Amino acid sequence: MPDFQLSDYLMLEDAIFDEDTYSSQSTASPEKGMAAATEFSGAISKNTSNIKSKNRVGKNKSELGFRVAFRMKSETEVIDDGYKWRKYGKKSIKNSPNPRNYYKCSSGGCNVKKRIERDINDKSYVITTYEGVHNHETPSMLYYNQMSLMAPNAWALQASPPPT
DNA sequence: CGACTTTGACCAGCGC
DNA sequence: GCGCTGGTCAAAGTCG
Repeated sequence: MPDFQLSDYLMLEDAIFDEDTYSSQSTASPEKGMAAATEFSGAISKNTSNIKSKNRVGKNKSELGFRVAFRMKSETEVIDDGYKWRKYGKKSIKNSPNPRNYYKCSSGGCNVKKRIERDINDKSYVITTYEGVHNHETPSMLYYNQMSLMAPNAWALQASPPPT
């Protein structure tokens, strides 16, 4: 279980990455990794309806639906958010000493992508950008649902509920 | 043996 | 038109 905190998340209508934008929109900071994963998975699906996005500035290619970026404190770039991701690329970015990694959801028929890169200013933070909407449940959510039915008390002890 | 990662090449968009 | 840059592809390698 990676040790990370969900620090900020923002919805992107354009490909604008501005520090003021994401530092001014702060949300809850769940303490447990699994809780954080559940939290932002929910945030994605809750916000899909009112977001229209452009894939690139000046290019209206929106078949993926929308884009959302998270900035979270994490030791590792690889964040287990409950989905299975397949890495398909890595690129050194200008103005950043850190390479950017490209992942696709490896579930069949689901072409959600995510980009992961370290924060330029604070290397203890990782910026994760999701593109698209999953057309399936996260495997861990299915597992969670099953476990909740079988042993709700056991899970209540391990996963703290998201703060309201 | 299948699924996944790595990594260089390729391609398209954008600015000059 | 050309070069730069970001994003994707695909072959080869690795791992369980």
